[in-house]
Amino acid sequence: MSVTLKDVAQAARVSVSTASRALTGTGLTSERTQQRLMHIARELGYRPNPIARGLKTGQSRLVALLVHNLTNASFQVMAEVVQARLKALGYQMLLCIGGDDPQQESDTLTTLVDHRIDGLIVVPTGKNGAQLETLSKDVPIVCLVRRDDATDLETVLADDPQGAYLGTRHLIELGHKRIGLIVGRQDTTSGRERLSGYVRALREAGIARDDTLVHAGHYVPETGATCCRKLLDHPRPPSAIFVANHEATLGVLRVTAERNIAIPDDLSLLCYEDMPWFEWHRPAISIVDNGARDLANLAVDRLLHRMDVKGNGSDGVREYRVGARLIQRDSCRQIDTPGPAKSAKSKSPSPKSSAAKSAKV
Amino acid sequence: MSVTLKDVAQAARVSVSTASRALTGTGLTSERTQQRLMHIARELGYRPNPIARGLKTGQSRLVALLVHNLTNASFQVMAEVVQARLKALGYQMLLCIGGDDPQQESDTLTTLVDHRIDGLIVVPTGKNGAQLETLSKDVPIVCLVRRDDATDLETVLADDPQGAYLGTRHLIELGHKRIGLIVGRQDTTSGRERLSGYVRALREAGIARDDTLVHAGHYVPETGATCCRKLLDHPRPPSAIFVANHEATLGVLRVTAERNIAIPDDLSLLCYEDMPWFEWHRPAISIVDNGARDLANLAVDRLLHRMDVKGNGSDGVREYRVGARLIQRDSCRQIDTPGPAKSAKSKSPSPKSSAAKSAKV
DNA sequence: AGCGTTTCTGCAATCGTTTGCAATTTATCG
DNA sequence: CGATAAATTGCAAACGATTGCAGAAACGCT
Repeated sequence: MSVTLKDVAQAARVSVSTASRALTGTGLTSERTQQRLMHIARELGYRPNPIARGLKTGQSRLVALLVHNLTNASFQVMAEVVQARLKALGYQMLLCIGGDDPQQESDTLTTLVDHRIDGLIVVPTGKNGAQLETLSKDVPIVCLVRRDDATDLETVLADDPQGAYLGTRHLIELGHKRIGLIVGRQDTTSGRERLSGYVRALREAGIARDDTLVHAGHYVPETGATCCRKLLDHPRPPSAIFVANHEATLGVLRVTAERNIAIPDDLSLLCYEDMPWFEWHRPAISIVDNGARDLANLAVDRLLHRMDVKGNGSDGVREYRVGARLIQRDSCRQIDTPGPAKSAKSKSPSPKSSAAKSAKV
Repeated sequence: MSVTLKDVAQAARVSVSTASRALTGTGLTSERTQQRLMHIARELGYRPNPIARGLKTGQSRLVALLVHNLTNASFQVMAEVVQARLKALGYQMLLCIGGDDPQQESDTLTTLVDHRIDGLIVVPTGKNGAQLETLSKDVPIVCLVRRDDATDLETVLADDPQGAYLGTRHLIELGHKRIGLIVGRQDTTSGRERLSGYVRALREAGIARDDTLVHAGHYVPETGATCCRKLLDHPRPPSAIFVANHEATLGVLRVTAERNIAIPDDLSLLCYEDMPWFEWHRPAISIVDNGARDLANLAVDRLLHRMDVKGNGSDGVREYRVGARLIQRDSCRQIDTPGPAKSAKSKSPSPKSSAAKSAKV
């Protein structure tokens, strides 16, 4: 159907091997024939067949990204970043959706290696450590966002302790002393780490920790709603709530709206992870940005590095942390001074203005 | 490295060809040897190499989905649906992001055919008709959501005229006579079609069309904000706004919040396309659902059909329309009867309750 | 037993590349 | 100019599967 290397070789009256060498630029052909062949190849519209090449070289120029879903905004930007980076290097991204389900993850992993992918970036469920470990013998693997403790794979993580610390400290600096926390399940790393950052900030500020202000649960809107109600019904309710996940934020917003609680006047709200509409919400929602973009970029960097260094040479470093940063918008206010919220000054929440206000760790 | 067909054959003391035939189940081997080989293959952990197979058969078991981005909620669910369906059939999905940019689309398309994908579902930019047409000689292609007028490729479209009609009629039935419309650019099919549905509903109801209530623009939040302001500043402002795109919705929500306009009491709001948080917003936002899930499923169906029928046999049908449906939530109210909004009864907007209320076309 | 069928198996070619090795050409230098 | 080294080139064997063709085995039948 399409034009093959043989066609090119014939047209140029050389052997297939010469053609191959000329076009792949091994430097083993004379300048002249190389030029000539490249010209003819272009003329004929020759495009090498990656499958045939893959069979011989064992490479596919395919890199897979395995994430839990696409509804999570972080995963979206990660997917976009990874795709863009890889494409620029002549790789195609194979995007797989594992649904955070170990069985699916396992299945997908085997198909992927079957397809002889050249690299893999995976957000592990944590239940297939052994398999990942085995696969990493064949294929460079980088873990993203989550660590699989059963492996010692290179892992790119968000700095959750730092992010939660930053956020909590911000609220404390605004004068808040009773800060509610809605956080993920404590059997997940991120859940634990975000809690620890919160605790550290309180301790540093000399504020006694009150566990009745801390609620943990799944990252779903319902959790946010339930926990929010509990916090609001507390005998001494918090003046600020830190929602350590954007899904839960939905529930919190709904409950506060239902009860006519004005943000930030009656209650300050700070969230973790950005969503495109946070900026357009009224009030615009302040967040701790986990740096999805940076995470994805770093993961790609590390993967490319591993793919270069054949034999999967390691650098010793096994874990990378990407700094979180605070993006102040309009949902948190100074609590000492009654009056207009301190940080609610921006009229139009253009990306520019919020970027200017954001503080790098 | 991994175990090959040859290894299996050797272990079973048969030739590679017999092994191949037994394992692919061509029915050309005796029952006994087939069983024996399958057993040995399993024992050895043999997994066929898709690359080698692909070289011979010209197939890759790879199907590509080319969309504009992943921030659009419709594309997210489409990607998830397509991935799930294909995986069940032993295909891998290659997700590509074209950014609605003709150049990128063109590049991506060539790499994809290079990789000998078995099928392609594409949301076309509309600028690469010729190329698509050519490729469709080699690979089954189905267009999704957008039509490329330069081709006569099979296309799965949302029924935008019907959706806009449905939405507008709903508002009219609630007693609205002045209905603002914020719609997409009129050089896009969807922009034109949604406008036409709106117009038809008005005409059927005998309501005079007032073009000062209609604003067209790009599908971005800023457009929504600007158009919304114009509508509100109108000498005879509308009692309802139909926002024909979810991105623009963000802008509208912000402006109404800024001006303290209560929804639905002061203004009814109806949007096009769902977003996960619409249901959690206060008030929950009523929408016209374009049926992203159905669209994706149908596109997969059509693609599979084309992939089965070798030689790309066509059925004559070139265009499929997937019905839109109205999902009533809490953002539109009856306008004649002052008092509580008619359609704002559901306390907790669980998926169940809204599904129960939704009307299929 | 002999013969024709049918069923099963193996040989070998093939898909489009890459690559080790040997053969050929070209350049270099005394 | 001839010998030797260096630069090019071609031959042929891979990579791991599938498949047409022909030979072998098994079967039924007279």
